Amino acid sequence: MIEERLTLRRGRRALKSMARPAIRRLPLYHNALQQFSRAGVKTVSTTALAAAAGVSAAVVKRDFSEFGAPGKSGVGYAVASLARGIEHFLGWHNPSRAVLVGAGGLGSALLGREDIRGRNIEVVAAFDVDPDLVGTPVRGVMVYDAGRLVEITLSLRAGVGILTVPDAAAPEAASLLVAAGVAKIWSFSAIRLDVPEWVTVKREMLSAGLAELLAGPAPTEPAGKKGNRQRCGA
Amino acid sequence: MIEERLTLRRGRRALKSMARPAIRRLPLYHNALQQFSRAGVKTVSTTALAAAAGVSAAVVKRDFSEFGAPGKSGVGYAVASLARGIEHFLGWHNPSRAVLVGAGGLGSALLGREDIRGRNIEVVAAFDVDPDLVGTPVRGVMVYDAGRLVEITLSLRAGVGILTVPDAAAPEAASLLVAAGVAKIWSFSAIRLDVPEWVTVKREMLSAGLAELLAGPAPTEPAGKKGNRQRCGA
DNA sequence: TAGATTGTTAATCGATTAACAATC
DNA sequence: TAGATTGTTAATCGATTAACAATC
Repeated sequence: MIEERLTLRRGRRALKSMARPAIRRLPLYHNALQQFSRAGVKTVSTTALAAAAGVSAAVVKRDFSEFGAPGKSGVGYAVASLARGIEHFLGWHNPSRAVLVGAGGLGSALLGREDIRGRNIEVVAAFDVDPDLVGTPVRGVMVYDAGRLVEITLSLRAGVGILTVPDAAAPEAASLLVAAGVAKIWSFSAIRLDVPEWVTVKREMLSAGLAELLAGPAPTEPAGKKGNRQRCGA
Repeated sequence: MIEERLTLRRGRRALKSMARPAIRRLPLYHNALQQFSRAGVKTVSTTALAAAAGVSAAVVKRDFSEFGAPGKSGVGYAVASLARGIEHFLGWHNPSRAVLVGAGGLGSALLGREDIRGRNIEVVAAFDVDPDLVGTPVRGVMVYDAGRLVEITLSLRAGVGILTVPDAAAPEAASLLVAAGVAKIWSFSAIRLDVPEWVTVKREMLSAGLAELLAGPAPTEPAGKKGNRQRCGA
């Protein structure tokens, strides 16, 4: 029991056992912590952080407990060190090497985003079939012909693939990534990719968010039960 | 009891009570159905559809039960009519008018995506602060100066806002949308937006997906318990 | 000390799974 | 009829909430 608790609080490895929803919230907390940091705040309570991040205070407590964040009773958490801890856990100090497959609009936009640049991943090469794109760097990343994907990805030892190709091209692109030994694929195609079990695919389903927003329960008529829903959608 | 069941199966309004996760899966099913349709398949079982969509068969059954999809025992579901039903439920035949706030890389990429073009929403105007973008259409949508957001959004009667501005500009942009009467905001900024309770915000947290992919449990060592996890991440 | 806040525990809620009787 | 598959029900699982004793 005590053993387990201790390992949980130590290295990155043991921490991997965090629940998925909790992991997804870490960037949110980090974001809020940076806001506090910019405002000169040194210490925050779960309540304050929860309000800033837009989640419930109970969830923050539970997540931090699981994370092993060192808080002081009656005081709260040290903003700077907690932010540092999250960065470490998420690997921002030691990003994974990644390749971008599909250097079109979405792919290039992703490379430019603050919450992706210089965080978990470092994009070391991009690939596309469009001859107009090949040979010209996109946001500082060289674009190669898709035919060279396996060769170049192997030589650069990239372990992550960002898949931003049209649906029709996704299965082929995924199998090339797999052939290049890529174990983690961040896919922006809604279609299911058939990959070996040592490969993890994270599907980012943009149309699901839109469906939820438009077909989900409207907050205009919350009179159904007691207590309003949270203001901001999760 | 019977009453409730009946209304559930009727108009779009009553169907709104579907669970969020189920709603998010509908585009997935639609996608798989189209693949079957293209292959000339007229009828599918929950098992086949589940495999194609990359979810469990039990979930498909449950979702369809809730959705009120008309299946035939021993046969399955009619591919074409089920796809039509999902389209209707998600409002693809009668899309909401939307404005795009932030006509940069991500905004323009979203407008170009197949799973957004001509589905739930119809983008009727775009806004940006960059003078280079203002005046030039992006993917067929005119870009106006951000200063005219409220005026133009009101006159076009748009009810949905797509927020693809940098984090720093997001709160201001959101309050302009609210001032223009926009009740549904699809935000690609991770920061919490403070909006009145009649406004729904759907935060699309891209960095959460990346965190999950990289810090989540690796599938390489599934020996922990019995039965492997699903191959493809949700 | 008194006040505030942590971190845990137990209770609730919701979603997924699995099994099966009803149906074509 | 026999085989396949639906649609529902009960069981399981996991995540969120709320309450509170321990701690600074």
